[in-house]
Amino acid sequence: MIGASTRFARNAEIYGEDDPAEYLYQVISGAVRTCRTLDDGRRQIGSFYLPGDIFDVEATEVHLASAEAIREAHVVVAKRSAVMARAEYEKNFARQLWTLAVRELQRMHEHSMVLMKSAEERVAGFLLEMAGRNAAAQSIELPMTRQDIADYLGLTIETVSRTLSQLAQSGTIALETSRRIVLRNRVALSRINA
Amino acid sequence: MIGASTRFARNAEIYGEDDPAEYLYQVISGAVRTCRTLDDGRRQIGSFYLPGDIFDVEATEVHLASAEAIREAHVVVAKRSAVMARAEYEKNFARQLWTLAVRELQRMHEHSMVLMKSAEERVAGFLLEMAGRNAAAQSIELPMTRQDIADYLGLTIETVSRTLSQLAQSGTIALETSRRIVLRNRVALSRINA
DNA sequence: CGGAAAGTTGAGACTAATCAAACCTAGTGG
DNA sequence: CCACTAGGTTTGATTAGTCTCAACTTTCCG
Repeated sequence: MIGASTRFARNAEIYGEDDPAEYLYQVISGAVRTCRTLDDGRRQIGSFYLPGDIFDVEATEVHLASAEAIREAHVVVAKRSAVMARAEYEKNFARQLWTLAVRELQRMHEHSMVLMKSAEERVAGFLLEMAGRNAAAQSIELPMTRQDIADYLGLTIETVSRTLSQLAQSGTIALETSRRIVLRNRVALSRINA
Repeated sequence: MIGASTRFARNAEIYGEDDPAEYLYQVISGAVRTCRTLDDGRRQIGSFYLPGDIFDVEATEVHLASAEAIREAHVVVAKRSAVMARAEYEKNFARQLWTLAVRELQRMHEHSMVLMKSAEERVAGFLLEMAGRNAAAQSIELPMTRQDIADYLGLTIETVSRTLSQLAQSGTIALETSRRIVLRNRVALSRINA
């Protein structure tokens, strides 16, 4: 990706809702969330982006959600116009962009299924999704707070915390620290996930 | 749109999940829903399409959800390849397609907000969304069953029915018949919608 | 060491789900 | 024309699951 790496402080806004979408982004370090907030403070997190992830590929002319650094993050930025110009004559590049957009759509679709899931199913699904980032590792490092997870899953922090405790209790996972989780039994998690 | 009008019986499948996406569709009469179903029977409806609506514009190579006729429906079908070919040289046509895809993305985004909403907010939002189809009319005709609405909003039919009854009770809406609803107070509905 | 932010745990309240029954409405056939 | 049926809808009583409120613990950092 072209462009210099920009540093964003924890909770800094990378772009805002309704802002024009002029760039593509790639996370170098740290983590990013996209979200929309209601007047009364309720927040819906749309997705999380970890190092390596390219985001805002599927952007419309104006952003439908804002993006924020979950913690200090370095992000590479590329001008949309430049990227599109390159895609114009380099077919393979265009195809890669398309693949990223499709993956994002799939993720959104999958995420929309949480509506009909119980708290336990939502949390199990979340852990599997995060583990899917680097499938080999048996433990995952969560860069986001319980509040972020809760707002992603449509639960409260207490319910997220309790559900994780229960999963640990049953031996399905282990909480090394609150942010580092070992998946002891992925089959069980998948079964819970429905 | 090019292509002949096809008739689909109530509950007939227009395309299935994982099927290759070869066509674009436009509803002529009747109504269509897209959905995904889990093994245990739980169903998530992604969207509803009414007469005039063009759907499957945002499709990926393989369908992420199936589409079914809510009731007898006539649908015009156009080959994707033909549509794309035309978009290739007719810039205005391409722009229209893009607009449709963007609208669909916006709708999905808006729909993802139900996660953090109460039953009342979900139902109010649903009514406003349906009313938005033809903004002028003060009453709306719902082609879908309560079960469809419930599966769209992540509620049960009982909760949907009860919530509608409460809204009628408070004078915000009137239930002419179970399928025909008069919006007596859109401002109140918007306020509820948050 | 002290303070703030994040996370966990518990008790009780409340919302929506579940289970069950009754009610419509449209269509069918005697 | 009316009884009968089936699918859809409404309503009631009870239960289950998640939220709320509150206290406490842990972790992180200056």
